[in-house]
Amino acid sequence: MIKQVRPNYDPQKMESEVQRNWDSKDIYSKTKKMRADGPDFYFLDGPPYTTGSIHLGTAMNKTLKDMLIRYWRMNGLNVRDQPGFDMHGLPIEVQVEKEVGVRSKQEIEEYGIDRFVDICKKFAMKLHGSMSDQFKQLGVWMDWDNPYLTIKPEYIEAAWWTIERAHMRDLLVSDDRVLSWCPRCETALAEAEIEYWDEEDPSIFVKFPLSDDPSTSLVIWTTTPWTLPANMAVAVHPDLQYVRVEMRHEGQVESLIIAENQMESVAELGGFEGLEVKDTFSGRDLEGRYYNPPFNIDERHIKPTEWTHRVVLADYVEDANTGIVHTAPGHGPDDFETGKRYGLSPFCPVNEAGRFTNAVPNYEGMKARGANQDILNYLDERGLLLHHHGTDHRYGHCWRCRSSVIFRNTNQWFIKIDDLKEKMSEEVGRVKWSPDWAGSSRQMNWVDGARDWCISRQRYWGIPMPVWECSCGEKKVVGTFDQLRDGKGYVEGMDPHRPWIDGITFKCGKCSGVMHRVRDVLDVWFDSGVASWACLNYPSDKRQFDRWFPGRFITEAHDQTRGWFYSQLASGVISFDRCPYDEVLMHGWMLDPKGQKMSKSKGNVIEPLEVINEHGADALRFYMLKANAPWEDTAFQKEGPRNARKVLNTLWNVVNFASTYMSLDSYEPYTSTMSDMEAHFRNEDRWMISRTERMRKEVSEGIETRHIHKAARAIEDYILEDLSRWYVRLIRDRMWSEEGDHDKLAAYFTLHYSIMSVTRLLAPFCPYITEEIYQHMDGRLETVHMTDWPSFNEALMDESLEMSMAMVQEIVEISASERQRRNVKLRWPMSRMVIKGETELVNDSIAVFGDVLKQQANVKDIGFVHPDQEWEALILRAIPNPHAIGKVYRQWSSKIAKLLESRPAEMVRAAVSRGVYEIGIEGQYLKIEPNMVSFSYELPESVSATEFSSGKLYLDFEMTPEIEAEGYTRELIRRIQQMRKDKRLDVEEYIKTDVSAESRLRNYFNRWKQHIMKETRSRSISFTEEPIEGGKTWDIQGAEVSINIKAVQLSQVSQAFAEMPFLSNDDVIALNQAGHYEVSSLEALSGKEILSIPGLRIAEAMKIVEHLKKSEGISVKPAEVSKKAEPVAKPIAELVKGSVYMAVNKPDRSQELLRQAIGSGMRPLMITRTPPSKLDICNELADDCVVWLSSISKENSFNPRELYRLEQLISLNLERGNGAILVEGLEYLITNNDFLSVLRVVQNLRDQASIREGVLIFDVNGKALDDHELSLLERESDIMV
RNA sequence: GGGCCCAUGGCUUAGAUUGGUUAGAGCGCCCGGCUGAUAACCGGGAGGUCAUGAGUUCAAAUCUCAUUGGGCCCA
Repeated sequence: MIKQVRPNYDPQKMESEVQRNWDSKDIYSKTKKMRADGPDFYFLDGPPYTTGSIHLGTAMNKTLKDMLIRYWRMNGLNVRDQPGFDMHGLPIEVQVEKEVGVRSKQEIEEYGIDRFVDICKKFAMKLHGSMSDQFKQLGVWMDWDNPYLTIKPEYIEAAWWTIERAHMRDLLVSDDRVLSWCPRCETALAEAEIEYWDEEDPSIFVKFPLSDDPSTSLVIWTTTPWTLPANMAVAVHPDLQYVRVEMRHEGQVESLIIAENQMESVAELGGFEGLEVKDTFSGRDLEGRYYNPPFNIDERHIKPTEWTHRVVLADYVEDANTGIVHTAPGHGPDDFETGKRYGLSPFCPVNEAGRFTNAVPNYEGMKARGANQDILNYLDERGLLLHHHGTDHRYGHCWRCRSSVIFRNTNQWFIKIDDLKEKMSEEVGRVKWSPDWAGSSRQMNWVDGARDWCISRQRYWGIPMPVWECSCGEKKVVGTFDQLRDGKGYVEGMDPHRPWIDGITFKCGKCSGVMHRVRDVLDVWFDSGVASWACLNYPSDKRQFDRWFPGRFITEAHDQTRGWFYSQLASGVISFDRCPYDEVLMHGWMLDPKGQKMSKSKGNVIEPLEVINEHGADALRFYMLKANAPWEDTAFQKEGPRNARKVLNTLWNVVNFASTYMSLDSYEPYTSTMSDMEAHFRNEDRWMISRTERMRKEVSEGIETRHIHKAARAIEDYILEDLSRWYVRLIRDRMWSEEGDHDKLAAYFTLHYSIMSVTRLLAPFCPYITEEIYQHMDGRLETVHMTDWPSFNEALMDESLEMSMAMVQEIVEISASERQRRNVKLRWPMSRMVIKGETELVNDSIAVFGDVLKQQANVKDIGFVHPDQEWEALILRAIPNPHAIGKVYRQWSSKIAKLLESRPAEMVRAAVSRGVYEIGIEGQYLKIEPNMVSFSYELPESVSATEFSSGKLYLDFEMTPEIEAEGYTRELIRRIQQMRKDKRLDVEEYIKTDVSAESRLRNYFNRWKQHIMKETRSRSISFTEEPIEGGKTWDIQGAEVSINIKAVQLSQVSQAFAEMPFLSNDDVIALNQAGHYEVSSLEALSGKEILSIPGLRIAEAMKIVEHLKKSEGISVKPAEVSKKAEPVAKPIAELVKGSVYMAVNKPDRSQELLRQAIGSGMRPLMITRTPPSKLDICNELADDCVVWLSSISKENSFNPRELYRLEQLISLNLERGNGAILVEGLEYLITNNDFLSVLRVVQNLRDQASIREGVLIFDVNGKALDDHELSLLERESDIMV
């Protein structure tokens, strides 16, 4: 059953109601259960870091996922939709540190690791709960009651198992490396945990004097003065050219070694005036030179090796700055590598907290970077600082605490990547990536450049490294909890986190010593990397794993190239030699409106919940999905959700419209099928279905190719353009019709089909509004999300129909714009429109929707012109060329000119072009040469000529009393409607209407009285001249009209039919519904028509008929019968061919003439305004020889207003030769057009008749014409009858 | 510095595979219309060096190269 939706789209209220309904009826679980037997589909959720609140990025991410999951479900798949949360790691530790008021690792340990970790755990659980709630509000249907959490024991076990796998494959190593280090968090950081932004550092040029020639210095460049105490060497590029150059400054001479192509810039920076190159050498030549380092090393801490404080070679050295690079192997990854090659110590005099140790007594206890200035001063004092300035450069920061990171040499655990690379690349190639380049270039490049993965962190809240070490060097890697049972201190069911796990020890298998766990925890990227099997509880639960693994689909943002896409890939290859996912959709980021990254510090964060509260989750979701291709970043615009909401609002309005009428009629949508309705469809219904089908196809294809935005845009266009702006507009009148005919049902069926199609297609995008619509318009299943995805049927698509409609739409638009130009409102009918398509096909296609065009353009009549012809109303004018004529026929030239102008130009042109046109003057035939006359088309003033894409278009805005009447009537109706609305009258309510207007308008209104009453539901209406008390006065096109309306009760209504007291209220309602509000309107009906008024009882109908007969007898006067007979004219002896006969009020005579012509073998054509059935002569003629002038559209009838077509018809007849044409009712043509036009037609036809030797008989009612008009007509005739 | 991506009116964007009408929309602005879907809706107008420069071609927003700017990732 169809239920009416509430009139206004109120997303906040509606969404929370829908949500409540889902919850209370457990709709989500039921929907999943319904698809439980479908093919399994393993979707894997990338776990967001548990921050407690979602941001637009996570909202986008989950929306995309939810949309696809719903789509797959509708396609019958049993989708695994477990959400995940990434809950370990520094961010939570940092927050907890703040909460409990500790600031360093030492303080944490004093506070108690157990207490600290407990709080971390509670914190994470709380945050995860509130995030789930927010996702639910966003409309995301995932298994919120059963998420995978990286802190759960089974999950941790899966991570351990993977570490064990790495160990078994000899991929797990511990090693000294120089790594990024957060001095505040006192832990190593992976690349993925570092954020970069610009920071200012000193850019310094320092002299390192050569040991064997202290007057000459190597000039090194660095931005990290604090690493100079750890200097072990300087590096030069082996192939770069270096020079020893003497520079002068205030009388002093400096001898420096620098890269050749840098000497000018260094000289400038150092403020030197002259420079003189003394030596040139390659970098290779410099290798091994000793220099005096700025700081001497205390040998208690580190012993010099062979290459300490010498020049070394490295090919990463660039010819920038000085071309000589200070090298501190303990403070830089590159330096470390170089140091390794030369056997240099990775000396690192900076401790875990980032402070200098006592190895550098001058600065002991100072923060590393904090010592920069002191070091500069120190260098300056010793005359070693050649130059320094500040420079901005990208500097790394801890992803959570934002401290500047430093490089330190430490011992860490790694997974060796080199051995895995080949397989990883192969797997990247196997996975399906959207867009393609996300895999083929981006991910591939990342894997190519990947280094060993440092998985250890020196923190507390994380998955403990499952590695136990003995002082003898023996290692034990634990892969399952089971293996813990062998350890000392194991308690069944214990929390595997720190510090409890640290209490477990093993006996060393080698030396029987005690093995302690390595105190490190795992990199959180390792946590999420194992998600695809950890969430299946592998290895403890193998059945689930066998059923689901590997993942079919993941989608995350592009930053995950180095993150989750990679960590999963690496873990997967370690564990299973394969990538654990088959398809990736890489999506973009939500940026701020200016395209900048949103960040709290910039203050440009837009909260998704605020957007949801303002416009609803559906609007936010729809905007995010349609705004851009998924893989592109979206600069979030505030207007975005607002516009999306407008689209949804439009859909809502359509549904409101549909549901209002359908529920009123108790329409049952599924009682008939498409094929049942086929016979009743109008072309516009077929068009709508074709559009619908095409949209279904586009949406499916969009989603399948992951062009989600295209799918969303196809839906949007369909809702706005096809459904709301066009189809609903076309069917309004059909919906309004009160009888339940097939035509209305066809519109209902089509509208319902369209709404349900778009609702189901939109369901994955906007789960709330579509649910609400579904429940009101269908509701056969418990939720729209249980319905099947709409397939598409190519057979229902009709491209030519769509093209036809497109042309009609275009023409409607053009006519609207032409109306605007001419200032003619849509309410005022256009008298006619003529279309000249560039091909016949165009005309035919448009004709398919002739009625639509008529209605939508509000045009009375539509005509078509063959592409090769011109519209007859375009008056072809012959323009005589007096000069040319005068040359040949001097004395007649003005006469010829006049004749040329007056004759049918079409004919003149045809004849002249054939070279056979002659004019008879004073007994002579004068030949007209082509140069004597030219031709041009002229438009009647009321006509606008325009073009549309496939042809020409003429719009005739001629104003006639009929059109004026209709226009004013519609203006009046509109104002009455407005007043109804202002008075908040119910749609069903009846009114009594009084209108005061000038007499011209009253006349017009009277003509349309019934219509006005019906449209406005007026029980009675009066038109007066007197001003109306309490009425509202309107200005209608400059005329003052005042209107008063009053709601009336039904009892008052029946007063209109008081003279028929036998009618019950129901009878009156039936009469009203049939459009009869007073007795007079019934008088026009036949008895049969009255009997067939729906809802009127038969007995009462008969009584009405009786009643009307009686009153007719009284009121209608018998018609006056004219006894005056026309004098019978004498027969004309002989018909003169090529003549025009004119008869005034002598129909019998004219008909006699026609008979005579027939008798002499001529081809007759009879044009009459009398119904042919009432004329004897017509019975004697073949059907196609009779034309009935009438505005009633019947076969063989001819609208008297179509004068030019009539002329053409007659011309054609004459052209065929031997034609005899009788035209009756010339006066009728004159009243319907105007005298001069008719006169011109008569003149033109006369010429034709004379040329073709035809006979033309005109019969005119002289009383209808002025004397002078009559005499003008007589002048055009050859013979008066 | 390297890899990938992006650049079209004030803003957001269509124009993808396959170069081919007058570069099409929406928002905003101005003007008008409509009014029983109505806190809606429709039409018109102004507004474009298609980032810049070169090349290929009969033809380039589209293909190529370079440059500039932006995003992501890395060094």
